[in-house]
Amino acid sequence: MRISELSERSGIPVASIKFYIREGMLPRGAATSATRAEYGDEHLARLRVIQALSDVRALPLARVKEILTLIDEPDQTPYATLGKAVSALPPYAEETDTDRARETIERLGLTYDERFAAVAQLEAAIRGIEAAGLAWDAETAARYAGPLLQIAAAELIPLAELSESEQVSYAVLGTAMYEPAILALRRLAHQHVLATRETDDDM
Amino acid sequence: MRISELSERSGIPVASIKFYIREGMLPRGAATSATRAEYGDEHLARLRVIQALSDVRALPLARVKEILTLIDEPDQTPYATLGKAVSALPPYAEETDTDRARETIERLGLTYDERFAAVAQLEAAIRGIEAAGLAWDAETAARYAGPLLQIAAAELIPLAELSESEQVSYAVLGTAMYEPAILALRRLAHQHVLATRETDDDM
DNA sequence: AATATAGGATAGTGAAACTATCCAGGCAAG
DNA sequence: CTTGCCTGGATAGTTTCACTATCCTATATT
Repeated sequence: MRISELSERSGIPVASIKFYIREGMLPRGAATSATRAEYGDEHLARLRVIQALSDVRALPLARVKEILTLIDEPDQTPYATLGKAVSALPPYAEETDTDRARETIERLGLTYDERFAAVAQLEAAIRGIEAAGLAWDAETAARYAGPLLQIAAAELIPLAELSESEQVSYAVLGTAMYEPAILALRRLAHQHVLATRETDDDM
Repeated sequence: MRISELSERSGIPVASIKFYIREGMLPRGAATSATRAEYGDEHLARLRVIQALSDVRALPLARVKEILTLIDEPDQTPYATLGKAVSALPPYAEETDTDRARETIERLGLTYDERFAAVAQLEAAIRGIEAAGLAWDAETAARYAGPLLQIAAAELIPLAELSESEQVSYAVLGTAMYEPAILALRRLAHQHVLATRETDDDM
């Protein structure tokens, strides 16, 4: 297909598609002549991923590009690739001092690895919580850790059936894309609990 | 304290503080003369909340302002206030059609209320997941719902001891500020599970 | 009295993410 | 075969956001 059809099918303006190509986030179409190029389904799929990451996750394009690169050219190990993907996600923090996070992680019996971006992200999250006047103590952390470990373990099970390259792109995109759903479900769960409780009170 | 001290203590430039005041996110100091005003600890606390919401949560200032307004002037009920707070959080979506979300919510046995922003957010999240080529089915949803209901219920317990106005600001800020920690813990849990598994394999 | 700083208003800056214009070369219809 | 519209590619312009900087006047402070 030509660029105009790609634009129609994706709902993204031609000018923006050209912009993504310029930025190196979308490969050029296969040139069929000096002023013509052919685009395929892989371009459409890539465009949808860009939109999902950019619109739903609200990631800056520079981060979207990092994630895309990770899928195209994974790191040595899936573990390392996932680590890099995580660092493309908010909260963006380059703390040097991760004491609070370390304390939490060790108390929970999780693996502490200071190279992993999520450690600095947890540190930033804790500081934000406390800056807002909220509590972060062992009890609070434990409230979250159990259920989240359950989720994480359950998420990794279906991965086993995939090939290694599928695993990587699934893990990278999954880390990024399931998060909004998790947050939405937590918010809905709050509402559900409150609504249920209110009804009980009324009776 | 004067504005320069407020700036020093908060680490925010005077020009930015003036900007926040202009934008109506931070109240003016109490004027003591035509060119002098007095700021208090409440200004410092407010500044820290703004920073947490803006830096850690990466919310646009317009959204930060909405949340701040909600804390200052809560809605009729805590339930309604929380609903408005949720709509200030990403993913920002004004879907009209929330079929996929409704299906998920009902299948999970949660309360469906189309006025609640989290419904549209879940819809946007599901569409993003599928646009990225990932799966969202009953099984997937169920993986998340159980543990998240557990978290939500546990979070609401300590609220009972607070006064109503404290409850509101805690719920509003808590919804926003604990989310980064939850995401960081999920990412760490993934890493932990993978790391543990790898070690097992090595032996 | 001299100097520094505060408060307030207005204007300017820089990054991010597009969006528009331009141009030459093709392809396709008449 | 020529007319006209589309294409790829390059370059420039626009909009929004979140600050920064400059100015000015008044008033503390020394």
